[in-house]
Amino acid sequence: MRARFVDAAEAILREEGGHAVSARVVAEKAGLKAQLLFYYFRTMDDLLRAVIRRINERRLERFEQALVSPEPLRALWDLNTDASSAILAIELNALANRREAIRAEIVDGARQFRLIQTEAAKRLLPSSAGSAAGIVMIAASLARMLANETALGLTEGHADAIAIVEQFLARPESNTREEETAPI
Amino acid sequence: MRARFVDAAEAILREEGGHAVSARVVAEKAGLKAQLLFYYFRTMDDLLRAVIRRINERRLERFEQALVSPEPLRALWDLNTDASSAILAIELNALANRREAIRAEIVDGARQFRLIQTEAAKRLLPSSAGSAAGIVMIAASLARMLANETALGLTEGHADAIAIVEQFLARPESNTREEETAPI
DNA sequence: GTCTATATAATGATAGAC
DNA sequence: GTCTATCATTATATAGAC
Repeated sequence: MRARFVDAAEAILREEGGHAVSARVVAEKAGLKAQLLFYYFRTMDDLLRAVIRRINERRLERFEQALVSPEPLRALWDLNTDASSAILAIELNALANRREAIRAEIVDGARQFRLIQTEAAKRLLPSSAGSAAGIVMIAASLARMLANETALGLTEGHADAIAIVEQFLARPESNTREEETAPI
Repeated sequence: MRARFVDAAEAILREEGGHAVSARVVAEKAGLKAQLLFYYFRTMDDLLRAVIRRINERRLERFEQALVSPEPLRALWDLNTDASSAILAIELNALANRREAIRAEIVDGARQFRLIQTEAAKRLLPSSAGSAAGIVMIAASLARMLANETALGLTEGHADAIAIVEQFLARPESNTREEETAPI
């Protein structure tokens, strides 16, 4: 039952945005009564915290999968530009901006993801290791903006920005497997 | 009177975010009655459209000023990273995501700003003219993310990302005045 | 655990007097 | 133009029966 509410809330967060995640809407999506929601989760903030925890867990799983793919750097770019992931990241950010009670949960998750992506970038791009954190930030911010603007129908400049990323990904170093650059 | 409501609404949008821009809160900030707001603006969407138009106008003015400064490229970066501007850009984006009625106003303004920034980048960076739109997107997206995360207390990677931008701005070409590179 | 009913606050908006 | 009064809707919850 808890899971059904969390599923519904996450779906609405992805499809409609954080502002649409209300008790009645979530309950309707779950096919349950809104009052039941308050039985399983004392407050809406509790529900949102549960949603955020699950989103963060799944993001880490997908990150680990990307790391062991044939082209890890491209896989990480694809993970960040995936429309649903990027829009979810934006919604979480907006949620953190306006709801103090769940801010820590979101910010801590984002910080953790930033740090492990940076560690991975250092290993995958040894010659740019000193700029790894900056490269991760540039890629993450660009990915989110591309997804958000595309959803709004604004695509001016997108092809150009993607071309720069593709150029970066096509470099020899970017296509080196991790075990070749950082053997055990 | 109209201007007082617009002033108040913009201030709340900057300070509290788009979700806080309600009729009662705006009216209180303006020192007027909420019902008067509906006399001057038929709906809240009308008020928001007026706010957006003024924000877009002022953004264009500040852009023109940046162009004639001694270091136009740095001035443009400063304009985009200014905390209030960057957070306002994020709030407008979030607003466009959830309010169909004002989406066009926001998206059209963003598109216009993207295009003129790209034109300026082409002139200021003739050797990278082909990537100007991409460079503008990267700078704009990074600037917004830096401002938003700083507001949330998340600063991991920021110094690193800023170092990459500073390196770019320190290149000889980046410091060439426009009249030297593109004489009349 | 799940139901009906209800409390309380905020929202966008309107009616009609002055 | 500005006021008081009001409405309909939605929000997060809570009380208490079954």
